Amino acid sequence: MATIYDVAKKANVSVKTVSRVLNRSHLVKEETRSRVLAAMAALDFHPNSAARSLRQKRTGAIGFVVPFGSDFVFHDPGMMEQIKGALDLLNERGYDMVLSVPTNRDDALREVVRLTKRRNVDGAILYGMAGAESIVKELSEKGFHFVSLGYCYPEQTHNFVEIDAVAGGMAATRYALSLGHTRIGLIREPRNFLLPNKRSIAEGYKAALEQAGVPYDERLVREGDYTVAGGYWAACRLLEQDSEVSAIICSSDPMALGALRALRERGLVPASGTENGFLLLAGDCLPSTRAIEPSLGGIQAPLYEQGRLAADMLVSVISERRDIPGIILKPTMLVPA
Amino acid sequence: MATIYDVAKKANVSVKTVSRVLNRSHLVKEETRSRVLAAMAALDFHPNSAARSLRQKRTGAIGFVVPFGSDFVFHDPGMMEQIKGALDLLNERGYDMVLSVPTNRDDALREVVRLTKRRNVDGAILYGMAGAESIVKELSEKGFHFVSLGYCYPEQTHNFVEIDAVAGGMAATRYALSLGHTRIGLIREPRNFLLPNKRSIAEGYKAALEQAGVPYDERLVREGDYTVAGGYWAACRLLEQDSEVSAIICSSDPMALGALRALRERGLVPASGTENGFLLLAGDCLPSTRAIEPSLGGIQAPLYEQGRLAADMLVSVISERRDIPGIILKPTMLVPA
DNA sequence: TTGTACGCGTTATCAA
DNA sequence: TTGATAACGCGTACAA
Repeated sequence: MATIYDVAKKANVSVKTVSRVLNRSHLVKEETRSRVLAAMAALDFHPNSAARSLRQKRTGAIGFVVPFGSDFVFHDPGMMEQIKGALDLLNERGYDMVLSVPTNRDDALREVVRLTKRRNVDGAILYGMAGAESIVKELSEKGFHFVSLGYCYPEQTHNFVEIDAVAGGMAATRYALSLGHTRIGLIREPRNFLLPNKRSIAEGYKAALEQAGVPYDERLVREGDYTVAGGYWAACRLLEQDSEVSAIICSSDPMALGALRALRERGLVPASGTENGFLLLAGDCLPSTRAIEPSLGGIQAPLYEQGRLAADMLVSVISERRDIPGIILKPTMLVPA
Repeated sequence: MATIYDVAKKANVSVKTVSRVLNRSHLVKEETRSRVLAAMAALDFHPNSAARSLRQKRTGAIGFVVPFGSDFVFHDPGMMEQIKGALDLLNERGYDMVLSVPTNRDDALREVVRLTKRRNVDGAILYGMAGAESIVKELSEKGFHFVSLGYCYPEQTHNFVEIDAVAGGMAATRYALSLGHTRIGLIREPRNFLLPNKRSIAEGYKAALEQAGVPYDERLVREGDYTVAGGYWAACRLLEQDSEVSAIICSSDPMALGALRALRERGLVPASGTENGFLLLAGDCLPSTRAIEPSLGGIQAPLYEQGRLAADMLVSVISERRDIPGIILKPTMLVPA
C-alpha cells in the first residue's frame, strides 16, 4: 500500500503538504493540490486509519452494545428501530458503527469497557442496565464517553435517552376506558428486564384506572417477555382465566402480535372500528408492525428517535468533552384504524 | 491512559516483556508475568488498538455492508438473520463487526473500498450486486479480502455464499401441485434486486409446472418488492384478476405476511390443515415469521447459515490469504402445520 | 506556502 | 528469559 511518503515523492512535495491536502487545509496552492491529488489517484493511495487514529487519538467509530443476545435482539423490531436511528445519525456525522450483541449484562459491560478503553471506538451507546452504575461512573470520570438508552441507575442525570413508559401506560389505559372497557388486561414488560427501578407501564395503567374509579385487579396484569410467543401465552392465560376481559394492552409490538393470534384463535379478532369489538393495543406501534397489521393502534413509542438522539448526544459528548443532561421522550397514543 | 512504558516502569521490566505478557508469549518467567499483570491492573492499563493495528497490519474487525438503506434493511427479517449469523460467528472468532447500510449500490461499493483500503477492517461481507465485478476483482487482486452474499458476477467461482432460489421455487411449486393446485400464483423477487443474472425463483416455478404438465400462465406471476406492503398489493391484484387462484407462493416472508392480509380480507384464510384450503407458502420461513404465524410453511431459506458461513469464509480468506471456492446452499421445503 | 523532524503506542529484530 | 531500538503511517511544532 502506498503511504503519504510515496505520494509526496511522486508529487514532488513534502509529506506535510500531502497531509494538508488530505485534511483539506486551505494553505495549499491550487496547483500543488491538484498535483498531489493526481499522485494519490495514480498510486491508489488511501490513508491508513490506524496511523491516523493513533496520531489523532480518535477513531471515527462508536460502539453500540446490546446485552440481550443476538437471538433476541435481531428478532425484536423495537431494538432494530433503535439501532437504525443511531446508525442513520452516525452515518450523517461520518462515524462508523461497531455493533456488539453479547448475551448478558456482565459481558455487555465488559464490551463497553473493552471498546472504549482500548480505543476501538470514541464512545459507546449502551442499554440502561441494572448494576452498571459503578462502571458507567468510572468511565465518565476517566474521560470515556457513553450514552445509555434508558437509565443506568436511578439518580442518573446525564447521558441518557429514556422513554416514559408510565405516560404510555396511562394514555393507553385511558383510551380503553374512554371506549367503555373496564376489564382491561395488561401484558407488561418483564421484571428486571432493564433495571429494577425503571418505572413500569403498569404504574401508568394503575394510575389511569384509579383516576377513573375502576378497581385494579392484579389478575389482569401479566408479565410478558417481549416476544411474540410470550405475548401469545400471556394473552391465552388472560383470556382463559377471565371471560370478561374486553381489552388487552401490550407493552411491546411482538407481544401484541402474539396476543392477536390468541384472539384470532378464539374468534375475538379486533373489529376494524373500535365500537363493541375486542380492543387490542400494541406497545410500540412501529412501522414494521403496522405494515403487518395496519389497523393496530396503541402506544407509539419513539424508538427510532431514541436511538437517533442517543447517537446525537454521544457525538456531542465526544466533541464537547462534557456530559449532557438526559432526555425523557414521551410516547403518544395512536388510535386504532 | 497508561501505556506499556508505564507498565514496564512500574513492574521493573522492559516494554518488550510487557508486550510478551500481552501477547501470551510463553517466554516469560511466571513471577515476572504476575508482576507485570499486577502493574497493568494497578494502572488500569488497556492496550491501544490503533497502535496495535498499525504495527500488526490487522484490525480485528470486519465490515458488513448492505446496499439497500436502513429503512429497508432493518425492516427485513431475512437480512437481520444474515447479519445475526455473521455476527455470531465473528463474535466466536473474536472479531468486531462494523455495520454499514448505505442506500444504493454505488455507495455500498464505495463503502467496501473505503473500509478495506483504509484498513478500518480486515475484510468485508457485501451483498452480491450487479456492477460490482470490476471493483471486487480489483480488491481481490490487490490483496483486500471480501466475501459476497450471492454472486457479484455470473462467472464468480470464489468467495461467495449463495442460496439456490431455483431449487426453492421448484420445491414449493411441486408441493402445491401435489395438493392438487393448478392455478398457483407466484410473487417473485423484484427484478434487478440483486443482480440481473441471478437465477430467479420463477425459473424453478416454471420448471416444476412444466414437469407436471400444467400450463404456465404469466399472469399468475407478480413482481414483489420484498416488503409486506408489496406482498399485500401483489396478492390483491392476483386475487382480483383471477378467481381461480387457489395457492400463492411468495419469495420472502414479509411478502407472505402481506399476502396473508389480503387473504384474510377476502375470507380466504388458509386452513390450518392443507386440504381444500387456500395454500399460502412463504419464502424464507424464518423463526421470527413463524412466531407470528406458526402454521405458515414454504421455502425454508438458510439465511442465518448463509451469514454465518460467509463470515466463516471471510475469516479463512483473511487468515489463509487465499480465495476460497464459493458455496451454494439449498433451501428446504417446510410443510405448513 | 512549504519542508524537517519528532511522537503517537505497539510489536519485532536482534543481541545479550 | 530479557532488553534496546527500530519500525508501522500519519499529523504537527517549528523552521524556512
